[in-house]
Amino acid sequence: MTNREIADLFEKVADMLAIRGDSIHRILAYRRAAESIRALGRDVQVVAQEGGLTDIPGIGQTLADKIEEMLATGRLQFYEKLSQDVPPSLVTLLRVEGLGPKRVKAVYETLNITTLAQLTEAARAGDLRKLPGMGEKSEAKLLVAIEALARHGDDRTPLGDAWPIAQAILAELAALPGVSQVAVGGSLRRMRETIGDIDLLVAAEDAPPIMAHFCGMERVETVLGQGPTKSSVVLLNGLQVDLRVLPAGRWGTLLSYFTGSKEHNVRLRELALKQGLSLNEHAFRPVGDSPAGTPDEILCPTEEAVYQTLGLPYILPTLREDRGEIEAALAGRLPDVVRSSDIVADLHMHTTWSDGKLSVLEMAQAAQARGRQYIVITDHSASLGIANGLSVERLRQQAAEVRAADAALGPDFRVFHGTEMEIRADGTLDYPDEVLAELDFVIASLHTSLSQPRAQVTARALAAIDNPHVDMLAHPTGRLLPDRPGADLDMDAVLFAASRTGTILEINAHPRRLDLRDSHVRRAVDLGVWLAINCDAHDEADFEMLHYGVATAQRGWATAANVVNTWPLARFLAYLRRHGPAAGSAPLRGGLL
DNA sequence: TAGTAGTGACTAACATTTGCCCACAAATG
Repeated sequence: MTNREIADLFEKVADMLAIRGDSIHRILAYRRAAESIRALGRDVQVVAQEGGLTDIPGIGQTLADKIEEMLATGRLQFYEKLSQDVPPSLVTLLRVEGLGPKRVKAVYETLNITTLAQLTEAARAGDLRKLPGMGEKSEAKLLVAIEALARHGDDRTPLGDAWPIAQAILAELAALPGVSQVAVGGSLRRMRETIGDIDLLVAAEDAPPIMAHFCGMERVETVLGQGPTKSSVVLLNGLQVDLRVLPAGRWGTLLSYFTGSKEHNVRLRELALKQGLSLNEHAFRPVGDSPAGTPDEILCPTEEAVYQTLGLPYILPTLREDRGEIEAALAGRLPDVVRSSDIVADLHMHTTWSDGKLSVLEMAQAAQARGRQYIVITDHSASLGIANGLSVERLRQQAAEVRAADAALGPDFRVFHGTEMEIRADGTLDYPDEVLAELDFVIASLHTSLSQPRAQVTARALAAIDNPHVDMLAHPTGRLLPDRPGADLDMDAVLFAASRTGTILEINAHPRRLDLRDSHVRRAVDLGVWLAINCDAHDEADFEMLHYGVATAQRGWATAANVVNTWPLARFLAYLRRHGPAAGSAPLRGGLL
């Protein structure tokens, strides 16, 4: 079983335990384990073979045994036994807005409902209103929620889809009278690769008019709730948007609370309690008996003030996942993660020679206009026919055009000639070594036959990494958010190989890719693998996607020192010289410079 | 259930808002 399957099953068990009414700690243990495995960045199977399962945070002997069982048999007896108590189909009922574990338990035990269809039927028949704590209104609301679920599902939305929508709504709210600040919060501010809903924050003294405007926006389909500080709506496209409004003096605590993650917030509030303070979105407040003269609340107009009050350095939103950032902050070892302003080059882009929209010169000018100092033109290779990949002959013709563009733009901006070369289905590369030797920079990519078995597709990636001409592996897994999972690569093997050869692994900034993903970046950083954050631009506007890639790098705790396209030109050239065809005798570079 | 202290027991995740029914469940980070 894969990491994902194991995490999903633990999550399902947690839901079933919640419905059964088990101890909250037992439920949390399963949820924590699921989250831990999702964030692992390594193959659980490999970790199990090394005997390191209990080293994973939140995994003790009991859960380690269960993981071993799943890996060995593909099944989990505990789950099967639990299924006799709690039909697994009940878990799907939890997806209905307004149905939690208690109500699911109630409809199961009193009406023997186990499926969404039965629930709908019961609601239409007016059976639900008879349950304690339910009435006609709840029943009607559930029917609407079931319909909404059928229409839009509850899938997560790719970051790149949600971001522009959030910005548009924010701009609308920012223009309202009395609004002093606006911001996105939640997983969107933390730049997770997919988001569940959009969280927006507004600072204003008088909230009701803002709430009224928000709930009345043209793009709103349903208003889920509207209160004096908090409102929730569903947009016509099915996205849920939550808004919180508080006075500007409380902006820091509000921003901190609404940015999350929930787990990070809990940790902050625990720290506050240890100092005798309770922390909520409004302020810090002393708990219990406090000495005379203590103010009854401490306001934080900025997030920096929140962390300062807790005795912590500021923690960037992209790090707030309770994946060790609190401990690192307490120990003064928070990584100084890479920023967009550190990026001086882009090593991966396309032109009209293959499937890009602009000429070599136009792309170079677009990159220069955005502050890049050097770039590599990397069009597709021959076998990617659908993208008009370049034959050897056309590749050589292109070299002249690249040199001309390089000359035209003067000594302060450099244009290099490269390729994004196919790794063919049989593991061979699309250009022979003597052609690769003519290029300044060589990218290898998997675009086809991504569904090959793990061993086979991993062997292809490793073959590319081991070729001394190959400088970088682009978007390593080839995944496309939200649906195409990408190749089932043995990432540990890929990362070790890249570390050994000094081959760069790309963090592709396109919001459909974000590949390497954050958890693999974290592992790459641990192993000293070189990274590059590239836009894979096919057009001028694509250079604006950089911040998605930078955020992904941050989420993996990468610093500028890990990312080669933060390097000044001279260092990049030195890297190319040592990684060129004569690199067989060069010293190992991964993490050593 | 995990983690810790110590080999069986004990503790452990915060703090709010909203809506609907009439005290609580659900949802939010």
